[in-house]
Amino acid sequence: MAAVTSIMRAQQILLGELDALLRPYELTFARYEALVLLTFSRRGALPLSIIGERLMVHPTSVTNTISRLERQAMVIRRPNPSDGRGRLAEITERGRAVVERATRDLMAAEFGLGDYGPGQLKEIFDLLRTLRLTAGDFIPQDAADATADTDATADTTADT
Amino acid sequence: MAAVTSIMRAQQILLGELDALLRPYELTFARYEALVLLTFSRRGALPLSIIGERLMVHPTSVTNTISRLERQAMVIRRPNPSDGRGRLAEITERGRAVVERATRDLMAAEFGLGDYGPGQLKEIFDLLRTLRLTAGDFIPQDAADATADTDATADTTADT
DNA sequence: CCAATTTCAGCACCACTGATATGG
DNA sequence: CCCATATCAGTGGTGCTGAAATTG
Repeated sequence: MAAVTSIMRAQQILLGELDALLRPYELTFARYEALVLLTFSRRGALPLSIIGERLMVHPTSVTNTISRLERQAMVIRRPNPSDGRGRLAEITERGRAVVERATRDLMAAEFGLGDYGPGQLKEIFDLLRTLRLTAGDFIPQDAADATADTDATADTTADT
Repeated sequence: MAAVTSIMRAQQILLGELDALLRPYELTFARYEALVLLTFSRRGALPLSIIGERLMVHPTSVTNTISRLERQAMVIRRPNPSDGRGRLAEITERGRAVVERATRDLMAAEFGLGDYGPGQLKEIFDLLRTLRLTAGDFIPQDAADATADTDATADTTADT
């Protein structure tokens, strides 16, 4: 039960800090995540269904998130050329500029986890990985290497 | 960043499971926590301000939570005899009965963390403790011992 | 007069259900 | 015809701000 409370509170604290950092850019963490996902996609555009799948959010929540981003001119909606039923959310130049600046801020703040070293961050990731896998999460292989402020050249030596 | 995502998702997964388990009792995890806190208090009653302090929630959120619980006849509001400004939230018999049954369910479900051993749960708690302390959390000393389904007689052997 | 406690109105946001239009 | 995609309307919930009443 203490572990449950820890996770709950840790998320609440982190989300609060991240949302505060993102407020100047008029972004929430949910919208920021969507923008980052689009940034990392090859064409800067993805079907809404894929966004929901990767971010593990409800279809209607994706619609809502993208609608807000569209109102902010950070994404635009386009018909999906390869599927007439769907639509693509495409990041705009403004969206790219904002997410770039926001990411700089988050990295400077070490994503609110500045008290931890790389080894501890990996411990957290590895410990929670089991829970996420059980829940059916998609976890990219290189996720554990992507640290905020250190280059992740050593991936075989990272152990405790 | 991967650690941040891990914590976010872990919380989302846990909260979903817990809320699903609590739904039959018409409780959310936030309301459940408030009831448990009242159960553990000596008189079964606490000022709203104390509840907010312990649960780390905004004063208006406490008002909201207690109002919902009151509508469900699980708590009642009473004037605070030792402070005319404040009020006490007192758990009712119905509240005690419900929280008892709900707790049994949660323990049977191992609080959604059934894949973890006591040592791993303690690792999670200890790792996240730093973050919480930095944020000014109140963390009881015996929190790490209170495991769900196992008696925590062995606390020195917990390692991997 | 100032501070603490609680409440209320209101807003932003998230998660979901159920229904619907459109197209594979 | 069934299924997938996306949207919309609506509900329940959380978390906040700002203002107010009451009392220490």
